[in-house]
Amino acid sequence: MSATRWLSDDEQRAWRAYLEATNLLFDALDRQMQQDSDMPHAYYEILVRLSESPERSMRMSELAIATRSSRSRLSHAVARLEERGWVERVECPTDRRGQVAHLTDQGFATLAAAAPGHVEMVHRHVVDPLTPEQIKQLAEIGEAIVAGLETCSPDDGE
Amino acid sequence: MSATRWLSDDEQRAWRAYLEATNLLFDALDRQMQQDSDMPHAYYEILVRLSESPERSMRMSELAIATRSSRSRLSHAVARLEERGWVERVECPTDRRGQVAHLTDQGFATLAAAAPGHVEMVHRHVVDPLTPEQIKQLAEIGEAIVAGLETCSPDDGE
DNA sequence: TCAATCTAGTTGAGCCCTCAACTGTTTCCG
DNA sequence: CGGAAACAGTTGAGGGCTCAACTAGATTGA
Repeated sequence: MSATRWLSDDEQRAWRAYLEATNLLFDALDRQMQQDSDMPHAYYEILVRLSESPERSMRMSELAIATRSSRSRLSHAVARLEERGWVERVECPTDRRGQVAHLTDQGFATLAAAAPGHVEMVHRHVVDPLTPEQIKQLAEIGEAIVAGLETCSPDDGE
Repeated sequence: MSATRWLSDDEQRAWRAYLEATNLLFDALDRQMQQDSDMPHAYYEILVRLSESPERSMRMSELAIATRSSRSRLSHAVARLEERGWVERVECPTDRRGQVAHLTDQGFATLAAAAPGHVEMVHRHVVDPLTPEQIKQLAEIGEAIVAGLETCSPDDGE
């Protein structure tokens, strides 16, 4: 138990600006994706990952790690995506416990239709307001924060 | 309808790093706050705003604007906070439609107890991994993004 | 004055997420 | 081999959020 390290004015300012920007931005992204493509932004990310994977398929646990989501969250999400016919679960041939999530053609088409609107949002609300210099800085800042967090994820059973 | 402006490699890298950092960070903050103080991070923000306001009170709509949340969200949130005895609703003397949210002593005590753990998280996962230079950059980036978004909020009836 | 309109805030259904508990499978190792 | 532990994934309850619909008070203007 040690004395609390409070934030300096600069740190406070940065943290609040970051928090505010992120809340506004993520809300806007979610709203856009929900309206235009009837899914939350997190589901879009799942489809993106699958689309970039060989065979458009991934083991559930790999996919959970790739999307930084808990197994439980992913399981619920894939169930929803399967209902819509965008993803299907396939039994894993090498491990009978395992499931492989596979992006269907319909899912791919949905993703392709959703992408332009989403990218446009990112462009308008992130790329455009920032200078190329700031884009670079943002990448480095993000990576530094990820590196500092990497060791403490959630994931149901940990 | 014009051609999609896709993201360059640098822009892609920045966006993904930011997204990943933010998802991890916000999950971690929420988890910490939930475990240590039995509330989501968003509720903590509400208590903070109230604590900084004169009389520890704010009209519901001001509070909604200050916390960047929809009226509906705030209404649900304050209902929860009231159940716990941390906030109370008071009728507004000048407008009979209005409600004033007031942070109770118990709410203030809860906030005071929650603050050190929260600040420590922010320190460890945001301030520590970044250089003072990057803290400054983050503030400017956040502010630029907020400025670009300011004009398009949600808020139930808009 | 009084109806139309706007504003403040609430409500409930439905969706997503978390947490903890659970099933079934594989691995480890004595 | 065979039991314990680890692993893969699912499930359901409970809570927070969004959206649309709603109540009720304030404002506006003919």
